[in-house]
Amino acid sequence: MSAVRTRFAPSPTGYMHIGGMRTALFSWLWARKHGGQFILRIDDTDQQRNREEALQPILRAFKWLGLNWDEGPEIGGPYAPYFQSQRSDKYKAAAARLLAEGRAYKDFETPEQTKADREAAEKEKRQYVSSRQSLALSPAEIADLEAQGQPYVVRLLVPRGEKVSIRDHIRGDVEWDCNLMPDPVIQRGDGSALYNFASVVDDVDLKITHVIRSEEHLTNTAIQMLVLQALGATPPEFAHIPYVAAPATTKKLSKRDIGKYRTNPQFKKLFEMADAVLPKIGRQVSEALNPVMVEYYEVMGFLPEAVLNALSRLGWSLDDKTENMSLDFVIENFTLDRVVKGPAGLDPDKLLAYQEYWMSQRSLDDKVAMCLPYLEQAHQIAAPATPEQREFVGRLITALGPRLKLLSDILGYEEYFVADEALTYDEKGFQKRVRDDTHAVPLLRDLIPVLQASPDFTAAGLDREIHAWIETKGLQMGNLVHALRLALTGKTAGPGLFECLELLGRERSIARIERAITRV
RNA sequence: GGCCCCAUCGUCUAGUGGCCUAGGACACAGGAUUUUCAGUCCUGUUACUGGGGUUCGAAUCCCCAUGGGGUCACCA
Repeated sequence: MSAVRTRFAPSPTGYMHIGGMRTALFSWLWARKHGGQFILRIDDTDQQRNREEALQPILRAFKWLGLNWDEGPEIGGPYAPYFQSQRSDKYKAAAARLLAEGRAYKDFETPEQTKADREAAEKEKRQYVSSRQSLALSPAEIADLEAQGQPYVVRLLVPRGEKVSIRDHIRGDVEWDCNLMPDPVIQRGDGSALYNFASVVDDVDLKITHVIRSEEHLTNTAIQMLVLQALGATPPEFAHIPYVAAPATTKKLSKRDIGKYRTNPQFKKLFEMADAVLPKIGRQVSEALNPVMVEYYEVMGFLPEAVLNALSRLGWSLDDKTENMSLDFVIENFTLDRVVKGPAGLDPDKLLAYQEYWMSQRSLDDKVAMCLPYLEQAHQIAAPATPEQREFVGRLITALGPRLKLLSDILGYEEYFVADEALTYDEKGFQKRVRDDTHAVPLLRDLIPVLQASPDFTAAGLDREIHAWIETKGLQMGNLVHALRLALTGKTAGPGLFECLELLGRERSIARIERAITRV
């Protein structure tokens, strides 16, 4: 068999759909696994919009995830052009050939007539098929009509009485009865090609061996097979993978339903996280940025390998236990026969779990490099960061440990970046742990000289000294911890207390304790 | 409505006639560790849509029903 060639053919819609990304991933995996080529072809026959601009987010999503393409936009290739809008001559030639061979015909019926026929059939509960009245026209009559400028479309002549079938890698054998199919239009009145035609012509032209796409195209495949047959081309192999559903549903994930997703119990979490983070970097959840889009995950600070892992496991599994998989591992092990048949709901919780795992696999340097842009965008650190700031962020991230799940989580720790006088407090916590706790203020006051005297202001050293000190007072750490944390960070939770002290350093720690005492 | 596809825990899934009183992961609940949170460890709850067949034996094969979904354009 010739080299495997797969393709993904997005329309430039201005954003990359996360479900579409999963489909693209499977297609990409198949090509990579077999050492073949993955092609990006742009289905932009439906112009109107600014193509270049609408395409960028899609390419960006591929680049972010590291899914490179061998032929397509920006890089070209031996079968260029890769934009359908630039291939219309090929579709016209193919249609003309079909016409000449009598496998297609010019249909002069008006759209109104066709529509009326269709409605009548529907009313009578009878299957609509094309009337084929134009087929009865003599060559002279046709020439006449054309001379008059009578508009027509080109329809493929469906071989009535036959059946079309495919052997799908995922669905198995699927068959359709041609008697139930209207003759599909392959060329519009204005001479442009329709998707079902252009797509097939291109697949043949680009020597695509495997069409791996979403199952909503399954029904289209009947028409495409007929086109393939008419063209006398060898059909590619097909694999119709299930679509990606909205969390906990079986409904296709769609950007149109974004309003509804806000209240979806599982999706809700993603919206809330974004609401907390995005405004800090000057953005917000909207039509232009939401969890249906790949860009959302990038902006929120998910790791590509986490998203890739989640997408790989959505509708595919290796076995009964392997969960965490690198892209290379998936390439090695991906097979179409292990793709599940039913639609799979995107599970934000599971995504977050993968994210935690992959975050734990990243080096500190990586994390610092990836977190800094967030701090800079949120103006918590002025760009570019100084070496001292980088070093500090590194220490913070180390102290945070697994608390840092998303890269943007770093924005939840602004207490380490604000001036001591600008620190804000969790008022409920402050009331309970500092004002209402009779031990709190005296202990904090007494602690100051201890901190001043501490020889090395490190977490380990402070741990020893403060523990010993609290014991001499006949008290326990529990009496001090909460009040001290509130005083230092303004919060009730966070990294280990001694890590907090070390991070802030002697002077700032003492300043903050003094400030807390005065605000009681 | 026609055609087509699909159907195992809340979710993602394992399961291709006996290994299944159905396995894993996430989520959830409880416990342990701990100065908080996070993490980690242990434990637990929870599923084969229903009905008929076939078979010694069915989550697995067949049929029907039900449910869900996709698609029916001079959209892609």
